[in-house]
Amino acid sequence: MPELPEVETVRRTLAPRLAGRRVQAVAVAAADAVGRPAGDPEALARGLRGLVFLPPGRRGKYLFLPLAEGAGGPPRRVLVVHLRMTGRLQVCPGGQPPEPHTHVRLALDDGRELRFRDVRRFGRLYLFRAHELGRLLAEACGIPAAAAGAGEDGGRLPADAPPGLRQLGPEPFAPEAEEALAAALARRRAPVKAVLLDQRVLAGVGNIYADEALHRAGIHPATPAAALGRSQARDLLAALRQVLAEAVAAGGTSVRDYVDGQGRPGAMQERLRVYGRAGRPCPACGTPVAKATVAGRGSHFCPRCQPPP
DNA sequence: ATAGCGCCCTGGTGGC
DNA sequence: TGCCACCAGGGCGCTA
Repeated sequence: MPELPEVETVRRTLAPRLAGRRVQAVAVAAADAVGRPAGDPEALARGLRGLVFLPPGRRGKYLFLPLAEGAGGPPRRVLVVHLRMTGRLQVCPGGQPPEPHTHVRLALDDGRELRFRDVRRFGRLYLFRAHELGRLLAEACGIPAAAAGAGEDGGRLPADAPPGLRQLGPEPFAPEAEEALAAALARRRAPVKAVLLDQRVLAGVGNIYADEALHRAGIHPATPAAALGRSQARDLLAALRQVLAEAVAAGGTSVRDYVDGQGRPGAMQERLRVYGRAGRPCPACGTPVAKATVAGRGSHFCPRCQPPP
């Protein structure tokens, strides 16, 4: 399940294969994979054809693929991709028949193809004009908003942009993440796990790393958010940053479908302490890992290291 | 505003 | 062996 570390790994592996490549043709096999403009796959083709990829960026679980008229030019369009559960974005050799569940193919000028595959069809591609993204493009790709043609106010997203994109909280590694998490925890009565999964609070955390961070911080996932003190909020963010950094270094977690931009699995699944390990011993104390539904999600925790509230 | 829940979608799995 | 109910879950829309 691509979360921040997996999307970041896809970004990194895609970067050298994509940057500088010109889009020669676009083939959409499943129209519903195109979230914007919705129901108009031909517009996606028209918007991308002939443009050259700039280095890709990331914001939360969204991958940003900016394109320009020519290499090094200002970004004109941005292909924003959310992989959801089972989406894959890979650069493949061209001339081969597409694998099953290949929904979109971009033919590149080096003979290869950027392919979007998604067994469960939750993932989406969104095409924007660069200026429509404003501040987000700057945050994701390090491109100054001015170069993207954004207005002074950073620009407001178009009405047909995915709602989640307009409300993204700070990146967990951003300095403002500490205040954002502490404030959200203090304000909300929902289980702490629900707050961690809320992309408006912090961007990029999903089920795996929420469970792992809570375990490392010794906090039970069902603990009411507001019951945590300021120092526990700091501990939780420190644990989250630690596990995310470890996961990025390991190339992400491959429990089911996830592979990077070259089709290679990650190695973080070998280092997980609780996620997917129900019934097996907690690496810290040996107590069998428990599993329960919290915030509507399967949640893994150690009953001893993470005492219930 | 917030919390909770059902829905989407398909393949893998576990039970019988 | 075969069948099928069930599970995985991010985001979103709906309800209370």
